[in-house]
Amino acid sequence: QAEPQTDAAGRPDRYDPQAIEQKWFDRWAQNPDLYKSDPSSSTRKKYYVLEMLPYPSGALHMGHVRNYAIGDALARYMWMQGYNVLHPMGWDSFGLPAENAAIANQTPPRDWTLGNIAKMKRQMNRLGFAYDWSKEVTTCLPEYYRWNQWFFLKFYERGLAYRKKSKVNWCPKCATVLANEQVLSSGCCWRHEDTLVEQRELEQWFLRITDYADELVTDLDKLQGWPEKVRTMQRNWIGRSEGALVDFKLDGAAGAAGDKITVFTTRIDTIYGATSLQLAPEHPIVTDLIANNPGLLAKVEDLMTQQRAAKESGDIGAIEKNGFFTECYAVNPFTNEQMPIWVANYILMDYGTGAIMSVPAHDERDYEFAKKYGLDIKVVIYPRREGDAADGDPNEPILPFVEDNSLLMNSGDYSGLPSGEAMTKMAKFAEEQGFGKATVTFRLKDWGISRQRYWGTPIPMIYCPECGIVPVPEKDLPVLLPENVQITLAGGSPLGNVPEFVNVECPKCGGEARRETDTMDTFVDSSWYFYRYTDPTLSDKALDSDTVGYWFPIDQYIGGVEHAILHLIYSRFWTKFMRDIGLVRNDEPVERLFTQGMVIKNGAKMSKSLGNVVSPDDMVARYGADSTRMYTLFGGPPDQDLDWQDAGVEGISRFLSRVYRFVTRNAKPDDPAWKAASNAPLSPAARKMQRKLHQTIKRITEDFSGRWHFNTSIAALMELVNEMYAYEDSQKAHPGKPGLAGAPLESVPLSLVAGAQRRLVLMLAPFAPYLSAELWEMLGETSDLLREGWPQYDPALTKEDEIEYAIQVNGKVRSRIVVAAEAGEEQVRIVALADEKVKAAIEGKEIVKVMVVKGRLVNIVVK
RNA sequence: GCGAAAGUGGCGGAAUUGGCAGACGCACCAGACUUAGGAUCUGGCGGGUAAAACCGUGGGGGUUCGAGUCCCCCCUUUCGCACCA
Repeated sequence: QAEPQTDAAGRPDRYDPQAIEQKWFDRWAQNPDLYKSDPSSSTRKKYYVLEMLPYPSGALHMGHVRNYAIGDALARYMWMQGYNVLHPMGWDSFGLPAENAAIANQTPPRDWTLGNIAKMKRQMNRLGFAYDWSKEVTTCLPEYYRWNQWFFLKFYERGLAYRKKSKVNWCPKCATVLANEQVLSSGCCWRHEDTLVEQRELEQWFLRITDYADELVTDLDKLQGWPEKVRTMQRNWIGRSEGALVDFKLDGAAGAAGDKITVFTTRIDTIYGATSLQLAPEHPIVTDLIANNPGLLAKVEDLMTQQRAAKESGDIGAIEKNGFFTECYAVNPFTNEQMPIWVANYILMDYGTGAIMSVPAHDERDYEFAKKYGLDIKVVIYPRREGDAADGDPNEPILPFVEDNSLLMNSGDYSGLPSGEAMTKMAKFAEEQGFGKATVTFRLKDWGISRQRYWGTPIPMIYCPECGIVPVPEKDLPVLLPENVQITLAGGSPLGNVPEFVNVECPKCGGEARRETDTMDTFVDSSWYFYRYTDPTLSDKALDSDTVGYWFPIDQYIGGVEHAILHLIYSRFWTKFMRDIGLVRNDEPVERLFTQGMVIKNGAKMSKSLGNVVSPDDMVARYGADSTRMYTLFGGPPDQDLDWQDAGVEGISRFLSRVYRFVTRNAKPDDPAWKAASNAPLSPAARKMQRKLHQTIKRITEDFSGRWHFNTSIAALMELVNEMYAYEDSQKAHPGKPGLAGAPLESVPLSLVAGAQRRLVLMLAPFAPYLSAELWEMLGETSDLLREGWPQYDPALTKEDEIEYAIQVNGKVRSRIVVAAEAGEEQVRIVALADEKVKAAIEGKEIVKVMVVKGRLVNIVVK
């Protein structure tokens, strides 16, 4: 490549992103407060824009770049709109990869993690993201995680943290607990591919998120700024289901085994149609029921295995229904009929009560099961035809008939009632008689937060042989994570092997006690980090309520849809808890949520194994940060997946070159005409450019106001620049026959060009911060670009000269014509007419009325 | 199986409300400037035709003067959920 030439003013005539970006990178590095938000005492309107914080794996990937490019563009735009913007960044820095790296490289997790953070922070700065680094939060540091511990104590105080036995994945060869992602799809250990992972029961800590299940569902309706998709996913996940609990007394010999089986049903109205009970294989009463029948034990085991296999393959919906009769009976409290008790593989222990009443006539699954095993089928609901009398002859239903709001038959006193009414009355009756009640069940389970890991927040609890479970007193926080811990695969939690950590004085009695050696799930860290951003330096409290009150709720949260369920439900739960202990005043943390699409290549997710990873560093080195981040916005709408194409980045780079060249050539801030107002009449080309300018401002402003289709924003900028080139070309002696680099503008009002360039650079600022800073300076501006106001447009100048009209003949719109008219002009001239028949119909006729429709269309009425 | 979103040139994608389909970019072609071009500028670029006509937004119907857009049926893809009682 030839050396860049310089123009008359000594400026390089070629866009050199590396030189420009280095210059501004160095300059910005001088000022750490560049993007600092004003304090919460500010009288300006606040805007809190947040991107999901990364796990410091060691390097940013393109998905990060896209996520942060979206947030950064928005933050910069809101700055220019005059808002007091909070735009922070931090590190979700506890977690398993640090331990794996520690084992692989013999580096302590802390060193590895902090080293990665330094690397990634450098990358972010190189990409020019405008973060307020004075608000940085690093979750693996005691200044942060001590508040995780403090929150845990608050949960414990209120009975919302409790211990119970729960299953974990256990590899017998590693002799340790495995995370779900360490279990292969074959059900084997990731390190020992021949070793089946076992399920072991361990005592674990849980947070009672189910106490908030109802509110978490109801408040979804408030989240109008969230994608409907995410709200639906959360609704499904929480799985609220209204129904009733009904006790069935055990009958005869089985009565000795216990006294009743409680079932959960959403269709208590069908209880007269129940013909058997079905139990989950894991239901505790099963062993009692078959105590006299040891041969059945193997069958139970069998059903359990089938169910587990189906669950693991993720295909439980397709499991072949199997079961067996326990030879015991229970009594239907409504009919007093004897009901055989079965065990079936399609009944789940962890939903409802693990027992159901089987109503084959009115449930597809029960129907299928009953058909297979020849169980009784009793119809109690008949569809009512349109026009049937309430007590008229109902129709024989096609089974299974699962609809409600139908006529209830063969149901004792309830016969003739519609389902809804029967449900209420039956539940009420059951409650009066003491064998049942209306209830609400959730699919959501309590949040198990214990992890048998080293690199996490120590759970601040102590086990004393005398006093039992004793919380660490608040004054003793933080419980520091010990350093120099040998991380191996053997044994349970690594902290258990650190005597200085484990052995502790009981805070109550002073006797010898043991610390909890489990650490917290990292979802705890990410459930409230965005509150800490408002003031991460506080050392005596987790957060300041007034500061939080100013900034919250988060105006815009941006991240991957993969966090739509867990992270966002935990965060909402945490917020509600914080509200209940008087820490914050908002019910929900996030006002608006945006889920961006993935960055893929050749139709597949970027991954090392596929070898289709595009490294942001490479792209920055080749094209510069501006082009790299701008392409992530230009390649497609941000909410859809982006198919990465290197040539696309090149296109953006070319566009920025065009901008650079135009501004370089035509910036003459020292020329008196530069800032002089001009009333010279505009040439058609100048008019066109001016119109395009105002249209572009309008379009981008509208894109920023919620649609966020930055791909079209950037396309609009390109159109504007193309128009500026066309304008420049029109000024030449021989238009269309340019020289090498186009001639500078001579014979036009310079101020028009100056204004257009100025606004172009302002609009470029959210997308390409480096280049816009460089050009801003070139235009002779000394102000801070971010504090400049966003450009305004003149609506009158956004209208096209060509306006479409439609023709109305005899009161009916018949066709569309295009007429040329200046905006506001009263006379119209027909330019083109699509339909020859219509043309003939109106030709020569007098136009009676011209009518504007939808601002664009005009109906013309002829005589 | 249920639910949601989507299907437009060689490619990524425009068309916010029913109104010129294919903006913008990539790739490609031609020209200009060039010692040179992987730089730059100008023009072309859905199919079809000499040029028109004509045909074109997954397929089939419909509403409308007019449909990528609205309605009905079907196909395909992606995502989410799933014997949830």
